Amino acid sequence: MTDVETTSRGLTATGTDEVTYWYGDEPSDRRHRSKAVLEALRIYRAAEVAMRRRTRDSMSMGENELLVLRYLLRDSTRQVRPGELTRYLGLSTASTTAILDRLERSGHITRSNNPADRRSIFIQATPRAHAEVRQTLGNMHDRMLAAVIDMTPDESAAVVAFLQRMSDAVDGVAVDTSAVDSP
Amino acid sequence: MTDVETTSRGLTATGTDEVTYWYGDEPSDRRHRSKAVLEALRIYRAAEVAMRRRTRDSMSMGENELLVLRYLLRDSTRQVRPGELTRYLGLSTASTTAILDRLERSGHITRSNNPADRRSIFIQATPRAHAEVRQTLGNMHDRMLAAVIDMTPDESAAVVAFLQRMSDAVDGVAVDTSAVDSP
DNA sequence: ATTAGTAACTAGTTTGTCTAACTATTATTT
DNA sequence: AAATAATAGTTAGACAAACTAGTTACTAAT
Repeated sequence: MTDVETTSRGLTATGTDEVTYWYGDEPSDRRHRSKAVLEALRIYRAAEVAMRRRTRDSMSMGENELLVLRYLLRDSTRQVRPGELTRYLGLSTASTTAILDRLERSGHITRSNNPADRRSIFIQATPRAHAEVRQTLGNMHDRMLAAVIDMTPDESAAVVAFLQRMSDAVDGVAVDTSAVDSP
Repeated sequence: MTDVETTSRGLTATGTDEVTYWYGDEPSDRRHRSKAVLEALRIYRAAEVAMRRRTRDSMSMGENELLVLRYLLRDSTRQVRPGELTRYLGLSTASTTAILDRLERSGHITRSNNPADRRSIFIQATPRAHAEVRQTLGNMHDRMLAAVIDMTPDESAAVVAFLQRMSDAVDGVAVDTSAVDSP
């Protein structure tokens, strides 16, 4: 049981549990399984959100600052410019500037200039940022890797296919008011 | 080019991409598959975040207001009280009150009193909230359901197990807070 | 009957975003 | 070559949404 207080209540409202069970793969079985899968997805999402909040709190930092740090730390060899972060975060350039100001003030990033274009600058995460993020996110990534490394090819394929279908399902939301997409 | 970068760093601890491939399930295959799975998960997450932003924009409503509506609509027979929403959102009671104020002003919820305890109230989503969320989220849920309904029992089991392990992996983050202090 | 505890709300403050205007630099046009 | 447009990032001011602290109304415990 997770300590993600979220929805244990809201979730258990499985109204349609007339347990007329049957042998084989009946429609009702399938519906049941589908529900379980989506339920598991929702629980994962909730866990993720809660994790993010804990991390943010423990580093006393906003969501977007953390995202920027993680983005920078992902590949510290690349030269990242503010505009790239602006596109990544989907914010205004002004907000990006403000975020970078805060991160610079707190000693998590430094700005340096781009010799090739003197309008623009480069952003680097400091060693301290590396250390802090490592410390806080700990070995979450390692744990995740450990949790998938033992999967069989079939299982992996099933999971990947599932996630892709979910991404597609979610991508079609609110693109337009009268969106009836054709297949 | 995705704008979601890959974390090639943490994973490639050993540079074993010498493709000495083999028949069967070699360690390098497994590492590859694991990477693909986590990558798929990250893409899904990004899709979800983007969807949420679109939805929020299109309903001109904050993230938390939307979360409240979805929570309420999940099971409209239940009587939900503000305190529950406070715990669900992980905010202060004051913020919850403010959110409910906004939702009430915009006609998406109503407050009614709890006859059993006159300190507390019940929150209901209005028909209009139902309609709007339905319209905006469209048939995302239907699409999601359609995307899982054809899975075999094995596939479902694999996916559910995967998601549970991921939830566990993520639940262990930042419980300890021995922070790194000032430089 | 008094005291403590709980549920929700109010007031005032802080934080983080936005838009719009601005500086500095580079690219394009004439 | 000079003028004009475009681009990168910053600054200023406004507003929305979160927080803390304190209040009101009620319930539970002694």
